[in-house]
Order: sequence, then C-alpha cells, then structure tokens
Amino acid sequence: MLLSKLVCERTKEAPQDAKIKSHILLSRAGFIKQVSNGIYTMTMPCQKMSQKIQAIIRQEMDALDGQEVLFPVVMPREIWETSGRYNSIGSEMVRFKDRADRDMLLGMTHEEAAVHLANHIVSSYNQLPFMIYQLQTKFRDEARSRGGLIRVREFTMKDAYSFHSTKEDMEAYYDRMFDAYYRIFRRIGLKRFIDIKSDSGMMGGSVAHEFMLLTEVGEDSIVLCNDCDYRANMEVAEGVINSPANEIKPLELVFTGEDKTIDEVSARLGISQDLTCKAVVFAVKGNSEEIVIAFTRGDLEINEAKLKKVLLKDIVPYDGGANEILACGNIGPVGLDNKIITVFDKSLENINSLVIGANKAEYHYVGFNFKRDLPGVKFVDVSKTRDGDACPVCGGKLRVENGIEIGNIFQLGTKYTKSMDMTVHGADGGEFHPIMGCYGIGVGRAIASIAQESSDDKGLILPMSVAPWQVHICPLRLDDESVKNKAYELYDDLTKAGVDVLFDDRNAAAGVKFNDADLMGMPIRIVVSPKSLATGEVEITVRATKESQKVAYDKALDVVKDIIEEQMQFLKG
RNA sequence: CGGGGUGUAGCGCAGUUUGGUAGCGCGCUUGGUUCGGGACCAAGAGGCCGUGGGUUCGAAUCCCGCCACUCCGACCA
Repeated sequence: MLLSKLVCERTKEAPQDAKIKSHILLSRAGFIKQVSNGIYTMTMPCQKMSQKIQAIIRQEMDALDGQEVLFPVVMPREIWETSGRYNSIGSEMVRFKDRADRDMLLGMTHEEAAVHLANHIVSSYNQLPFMIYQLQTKFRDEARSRGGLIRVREFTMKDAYSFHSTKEDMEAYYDRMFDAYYRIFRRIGLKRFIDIKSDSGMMGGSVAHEFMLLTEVGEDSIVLCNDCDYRANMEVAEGVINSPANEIKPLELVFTGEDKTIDEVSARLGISQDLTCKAVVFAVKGNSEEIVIAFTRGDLEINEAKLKKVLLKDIVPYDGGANEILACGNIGPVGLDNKIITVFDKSLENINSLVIGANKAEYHYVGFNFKRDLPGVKFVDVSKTRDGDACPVCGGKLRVENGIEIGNIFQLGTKYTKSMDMTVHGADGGEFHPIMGCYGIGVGRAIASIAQESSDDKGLILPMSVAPWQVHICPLRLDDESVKNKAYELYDDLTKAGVDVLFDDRNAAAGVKFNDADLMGMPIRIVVSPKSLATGEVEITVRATKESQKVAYDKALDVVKDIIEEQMQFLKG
C-alpha cells in the first residue's frame, strides 16, 4: 500500500474530546473517524486490523467445530416476542416500522435468531451438539457511548451459540470455549487480561464469565484477591467485612438536630462510621409507591446489582415524595411502615451497639442491637466490596481494579429453547429442550483494547498478528534515483514474499516519515536512504523495542521474516 | 434521563465581555532552496461563524427556539 494514496489523515493534535489513550491514538493515526455519537468509520488500516482479528477468531471458532453463519441485522418483532425480550429490553434496542407498517428492530444480540434457525431443522439428539457463530454488525442505542471504540453504538461482534443434549456436555463445551478465549486474546496481543465470574444480566442463565482487560480507563470494577485466584465483577463480588467489636449498651434516643448524614451524625456523636447504620431508599421500577430501604453499615455503599438479585425486582433510586419518615432524613429500621420492603446487609449483623435513625426529625438512637431490639431479621449481602476487604475464599486482601470487558461467555441453559419452544427427540423417544451456551467478543473493542494497552508517547505499537501491515518502509530522499529504485524493489520483493507492506512514497522530510511510522505503529520499520545504501544496507527497526540493525540489502527479506516469525511465535495461543 | 460545556477553514484554536461584514498555527496547492526525527523562503486556495427566528442602520458577537457533539452521573448483553 502506498501511503500517499491511503485515505487516512494523521494529525499532530488529538480531537478535543478524546480523553483516553486508545481514542486519542486511533484518531490521531487516522484509523477511525467519527460519524455520529458512538458511530465511527474505520479506515483501511483499522479495517485490516479488524479483519486480522476476525481471522484469528474464525480459526479458533472453527477449531471448536463452529459453523459460521450470518444472521440478519434487521429482524421482525415476532421472533423477539417469542422470547419475551421485545418488551423486556428497553430503548437500547432500535425499533422501527417498515413500509408495510410492520414492527422491525435492529439486532443487538442473536439468541432469538439462532434458535429460530435451529428450531425444526434440528429435531434429533443425534444432531447435537453443534455451535453456530457469526461476525456481524450489531447496533445498540447506548444511553451514553464514549471513549472512541471502547463503547460505541454500532460495532462488529463475534457471537456464538451452542446447543447441547445435556448440561454436562454444555459445561464441557463451555470450558473449551473458555480456553479458546484465552488463546484468542493472547494471539491478538493482549497482555493484562483475566477472566472473572459475572452477573448474567439480560442474557439470563446461571454461570457466566467476562474477560476483562485490566486498565485504569475501564468502566467495570473488578475485585481481585492478592493472595489467591479469587476474582469477580463488582456486581457479584463478595467481600468479607469484619465488624468492629464494641460493648452492648442500652438503647437510647439522642438529639442530633440538623445533622442527618453519616458524616455529620458520626462526628456529632463521636462514634466511628462503621458503628452506624445507613439507610438507602429505592423504589421498585415502574411502581414508585413500592419502596425498598436497604440498610448497611455507615461506611459502606449499597451494591444495587446485588440488591436487585435479593429482591428479584428492578429498582431505581427513590426520588423523594410525600412520605414523612423518609423526608425527615433520619431513617432507621425500627417503626417503619410495614408496607416498606427492608433489606439488611450482613455487615450489620454482629455489631453490638449501633447508631440508627429514629425515623423522627432531629433524633437518632444509639446502642441499637439487632438481636435484642429487632429479632428475626435476616441479613444478606448487598454491600459493595471495597479495596482491602477480606477475600471470601482465602481471607487474603482484596483489591479493586478497573477493566474493559473484551468478551463474555454464558451458560444459558434452556431459557431460549424453552421460551421459543425448540424441542428435539431424545434417545428415550421423549422430547427435550436443548441446553444452550452463548459466547461474544467485540472486535472494535478488541482494537481499542490493543491501542489502550500497547503504545508509547510516539504512538501505537501494534502486535505482529493484527497489525494492518507488518512492515513500514520509509525511503529517505526519494529524489535520489538509487534510493527510489532500491526502495521500490524492496517493496516489491517483500510483497511478493507474502509480507504486508506499507510504503511511504511521499517526498517528505525524515522526521515527518518517522513520526507517522511511530504513530501508526507497524511492527517493523525499514529505512532506505543514501546513507544506508552507501554501504549496501537498509536499516530495520522493531517498533516495540526500538532496536535497530543495519542489514545488507539482500538479507533484508530474511531478517524481516525472522522478526515476523519470532514475534508470531511469542503470540501463539 | 439529570447536571455542566462546546459548535468559527480539513484538524487544533483565538475573536463573543464592550455589535462595524473574520484571524492564527498545522495541513493543502504552486515555484525555489533544503533533507536521518514534524525544514525554510515566496506566492496561493479554502469559512452562510451549527441552524431558524428576533433586536439593530449594521450580528460570529445581544435575545429566544431548535439541532449536533461532548464531559460527569444514571443506565448498560
């Protein structure tokens, strides 16, 4: 590829709104151009990178006997109604009408399409197990897209769906997929990624794992143990919170005036925050009359994902209202309207003497003891795990890191085969619903992750396996005939030998060429110049290490091949 | 959805407070000199100042509406 013809504008300055490294570098290198909120055009280098990632994914999926298919982007309402998700998914799914006024939608995931395909075609257990997958555009109308390719509305995704006769078979396949995911991420050059247990969210099902790239710009919080391999998404992470020991005291009403917050009350009473009880008020989504109060220790936060699981209901923050007790701000567990749902975090269970709200303006109780003053309460885990809490497995210290979700796998079970009534005949002559798993990887997010993780102050450092071009030739002084001839000859030779080459055919200053080469991040740079040719050599530099060597012109191809081989070996899954 | 911010040349920005018909840097074009880490000189091209209305002799600038983008939060397979 000739650089002068490449429709890809490199800039010195980052776009005004780009805040994170991957967004800044992919924009500056001209790999992406924004079209609208969360919608990008990928230029040729980015698209080539995407295709190389897709090729790796295909290899791994095919190795698991995957059958590549292509589901439609646009689907009719009906097949999404059979699963119940036409109504359960909110405005992130784009719905529209076609010319005949039929309800249509843009696919944001394809469980329904997968079952629709397999249903009736597959009618015997003899046809199980199988896996179908696709690489295709998804559209999700995110409430808030951000961060360049990290979180977008339109993106390419690999999604795979497997169907099995037994739970054991599905679990065994799930494990193989789990291993394939590790190979894929390693092969595309990611380094700091891990798997974590996750919440299965809108996909339904039980066991699920997310693959996370650990990076400070990640949107998810991940809890990891320093001493064992326990790790989980914040949404489901359990931490062991040890309650401070204090003496049992008599219950006593105390005046606290205008002080309402945990900070104010604990300061006024001279009692540490971990001996107070915090109340957080929610309303059930869609019914603002149905109020939920979650109690936890004053120094902790409520984890809404955990709370939803306990309640089996969707909740939203309570927005005030006419309730007198809630309005006074001093909410406590005693004497509440029994229509209010109360939930108590386990952190409160063993505290002998607590400060609680008195459900009365200007007053709190001190010396509250659950066993004595409100017997029969059940304690559950609804608090956010914090940095430094104890590991639920080994008791070691937990830490919290941020991560980008780069892939996920779910054990779906029969959620979709049941709701869409897919049955097959079993060996015993009966019928059963196949058991499913589903498995996703966002390709654009993988590109962003690579850019995020692999760069320096000059620009991108692309892994050999996914770089759009393996070699970037920078001829200096193209006005010099011998440079021009040798450089083009080298370009030809490398290309004929199957090497992917980007050739900077501009008659630009050395600095300009080097800076563009560094910014775009191809793994190998070759300089051909009057200076190097004087000794019959070219200069070969590895982008990642900055190591540079002078190589005889006719040895260049061999050296390039060796470097490619060496780097690909390193990236082997 | 809530709260902030911004829209002026391909990109990054100034000009808006105090109205007088638009400027800087980068990039682009042409000619010349340079040339191994973003060269220099000279000459150019390029803008309905997001959009609709209003005030005014006159609006990028003041007023009202709308749109887009964006940041923080809510949400998020």
